[in-house]
Amino acid sequence: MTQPRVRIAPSPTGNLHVGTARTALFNYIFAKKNSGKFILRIEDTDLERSQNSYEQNIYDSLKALGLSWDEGPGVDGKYGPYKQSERFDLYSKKAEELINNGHAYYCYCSQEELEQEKEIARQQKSDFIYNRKCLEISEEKKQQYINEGRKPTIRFKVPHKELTFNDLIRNEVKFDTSLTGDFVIMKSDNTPTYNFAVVIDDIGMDITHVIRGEDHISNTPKQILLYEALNCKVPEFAHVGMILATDKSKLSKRHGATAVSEFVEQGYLPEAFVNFMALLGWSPPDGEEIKSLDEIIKLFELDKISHAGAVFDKEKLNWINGLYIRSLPLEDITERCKKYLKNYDLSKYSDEKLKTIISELRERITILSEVTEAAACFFNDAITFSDEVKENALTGDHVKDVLKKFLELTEQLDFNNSEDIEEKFKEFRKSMKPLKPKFIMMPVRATLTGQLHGADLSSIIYILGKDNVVSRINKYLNTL
RNA sequence: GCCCCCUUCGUCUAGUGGCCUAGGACAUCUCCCUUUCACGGAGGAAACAGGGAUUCGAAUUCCCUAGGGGGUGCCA
Repeated sequence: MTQPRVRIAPSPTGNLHVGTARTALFNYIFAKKNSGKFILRIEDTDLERSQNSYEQNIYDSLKALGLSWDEGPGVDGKYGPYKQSERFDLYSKKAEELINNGHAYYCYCSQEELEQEKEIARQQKSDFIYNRKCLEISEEKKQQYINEGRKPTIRFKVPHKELTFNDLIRNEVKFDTSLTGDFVIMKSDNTPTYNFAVVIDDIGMDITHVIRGEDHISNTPKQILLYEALNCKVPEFAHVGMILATDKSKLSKRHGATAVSEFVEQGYLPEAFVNFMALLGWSPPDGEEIKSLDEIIKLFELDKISHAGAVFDKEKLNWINGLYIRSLPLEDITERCKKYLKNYDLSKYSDEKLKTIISELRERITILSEVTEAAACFFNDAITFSDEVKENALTGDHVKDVLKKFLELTEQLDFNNSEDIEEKFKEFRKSMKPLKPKFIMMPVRATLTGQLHGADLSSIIYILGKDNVVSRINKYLNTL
């Protein structure tokens, strides 16, 4: 294959959607795998709905995921500009060209007239197909419309025929183009419609493979017709299944987070997220699901992508994310956790101890933001006890005795040596026999952390240090 | 309505005519590890949408039906 050129073409009418992100991923992988180029194009022809903040979000999210583009906004190439709003001249020029060689024509029908015809079609339960009223309009009539101040659209004259294209994922797909009406390519405000702009840009940017969501299958024949009318080489098409919500419908806002940035914000690691997205519709031939982007690129085959839509399975995402949290270098994870520990006084602990804290907590969180709550007992000195904790850990005659003896033990511990703590604590438990371990550990844990569950107790003691441990125990004893 | 796409455990999927008594992963259940919660380890339950046809033989090929999704815009 000669250097393929692929693109992701989001429109900035919302934050980067996970579906778009996955399509971007597949395009990126395909480009890297075949030493091609991955291009980003912003489709902001809908000036009403496009927003700069969304555009920025698209850039940030793509970068966060590690999907950097070879050409696009901020990375100039010879095919720019890469924002459709900066390419408007081009579209009208091409549209004119189509008019001149008979492939397109001006349409003066008003929106109201069209709406009426659509209504009739609806009532007859048939498809609305534009009736070509303006195809052969008299000069007179035309002049009349112009005098009325009507602004025309430009419609593409759809050639009627059987059209077949070979989808790289689905193989042969057939359409009867007589069923599609002459669609608008230039709106009356002289901006291009989606179907026209994509084709002009994909041609202009030498796009060789169009890899996109299956919601675009029915646009494909229209686009192919345009390529043919323009006398340009039709690219290869590959339509990937969509990402679905748990109820199998299109994943949307009402299902919760849909933007990549929301997931990143919550503490999903970009590496894990990418890994997860790749698994939606694709599976590694060796069955080993946890893979870096580089490994995925090596094994990826476009025609192995599944045809069907895939439910966004958050449980699995959580599992993968937890796995990455536990397996990435501790320094790295510690650094990334800091964002979620902003409200705590981190200077309370040395860097080493902070790492120890994270090494304990990373075992039991699935997303980074959970570290805030999990770390609370190390930073908040005021420990409170819920009824549940009181009932399950701090009730019984043994409690006071255990805590007092534990206090004595703290005098013998080397608080700079976690192993020493672990060792002596073990002996302490033995010395308290026949009292069951549970009745020793739970009062200490509860007093120290206010929790029933959590990190390894001797680690907690080591992390807190002597002063904290002693004061917390005393504080509680004084309330008895 | 019409057009197009899709259909294997709850979920993501492997499977391209015999290797399938359908494999893996997540979730779930049981057990082990263990002072708790996790982590980790072992094991279990769980699916070829339905019906025809082709074939010695079908999850795999063809047809029909059903279900789901998408499109049917001067949105992208």
